[in-house]
Amino acid sequence: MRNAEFDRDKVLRSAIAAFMEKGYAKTSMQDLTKATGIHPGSIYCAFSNKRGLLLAALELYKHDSSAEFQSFFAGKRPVLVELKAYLDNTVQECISGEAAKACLLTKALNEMAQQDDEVQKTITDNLASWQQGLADVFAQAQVSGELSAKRDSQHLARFLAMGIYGLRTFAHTQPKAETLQELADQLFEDICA
Amino acid sequence: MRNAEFDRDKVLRSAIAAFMEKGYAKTSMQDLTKATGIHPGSIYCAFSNKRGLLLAALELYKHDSSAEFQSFFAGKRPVLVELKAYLDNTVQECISGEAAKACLLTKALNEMAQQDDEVQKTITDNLASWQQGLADVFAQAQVSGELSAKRDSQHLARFLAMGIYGLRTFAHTQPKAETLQELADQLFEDICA
DNA sequence: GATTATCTTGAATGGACATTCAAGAAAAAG
DNA sequence: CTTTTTCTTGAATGTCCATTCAAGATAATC
Repeated sequence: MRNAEFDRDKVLRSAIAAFMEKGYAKTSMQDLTKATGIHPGSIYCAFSNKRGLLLAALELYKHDSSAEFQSFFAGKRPVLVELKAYLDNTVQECISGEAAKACLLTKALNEMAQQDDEVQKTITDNLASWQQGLADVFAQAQVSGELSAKRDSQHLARFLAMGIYGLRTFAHTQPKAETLQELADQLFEDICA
Repeated sequence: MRNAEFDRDKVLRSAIAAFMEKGYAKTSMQDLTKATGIHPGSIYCAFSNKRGLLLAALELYKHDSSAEFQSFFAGKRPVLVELKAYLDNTVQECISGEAAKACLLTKALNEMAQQDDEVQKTITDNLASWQQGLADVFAQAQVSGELSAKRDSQHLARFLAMGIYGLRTFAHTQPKAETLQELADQLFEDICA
């Protein structure tokens, strides 16, 4: 018997980084072997195939980004202040690093749309629950009186989700910190004012 | 001697459709042969290679979408009315057809970012001139008094560009006409009010 | 330390792909 | 109608890729 094995989450996070840099199709198993440090056989043993690795990576990504989301909206400050910090962080993500201008979800969604139903469903489900998280934030802000209740919280969440998707794509065209921050600020203002 | 040849633009438009449906990497030469109706040899003769075909396709796409843009802003109606019609048309693009929820530019940009400098530059140049077109529209609206001059026309154009990018990605997650139209209307309102 | 069960390795496999090219087809010129 | 020139064809080529698997390595158990 034997129980030692590679660290599954570590491998998956390396895979996520590789997929985000090159996209799914262009990331070869050789790239993945290099990135994760484990060999083809082990990958196939653990995840069935390349697609299985992507699905597992999406699962972990969901977990990680959900935890990150929670940490931003821990309720220690006024909700709108937390939201502003969340947006500022998104801007930083767009600037820093050469790779991660899109999150894995939006990047993979753009690539796989109308190609692989299961992958697409996994991604859209993740994005839907993220959007619902935003809606909850707005609802909370409306209850606490920080935010006018004139606009529906679901509506606000959709608009912000759209804005963040757009910000990520925009970052590919003009990755200038000042410009992106200005856009994020405008978005915040349009939603909260 | 001989002069008969395939219709270059027709071939390129078929290639555009194929690239938009599957993405660049996943569109094989076999797919392109089927889509365009011409054989590998002819493609290589005319465009050097698959990448050359993409570059030529981007060139034609620029021409076509620029012409479409001009037709929307012909100056026959108040600028803001024309802008509204343009946005409504974008919403329709997002709904209709299974393929074209992203334009070729944003789709290819998401796929090729940090991969191929020349392709990326071609795309970002195209998008920059589109954005400048939007800025001109806003400037015009401000001169005619239709639009408040409080916000810089360049700033407004950046914000609208971001919104349209976001709308296209959002359409992948929830391709519902009503929702998309609502988002587009909100975008229009935030910019023009 | 020997045995057993499991995990890891990486070369081997078969298929799919972009690209090439020689043979064939078609138009113009004589 | 024949020749010449150019274009088109699609099978052949070599490369790269995802996937497999048998041999080797490693840990637990006796």
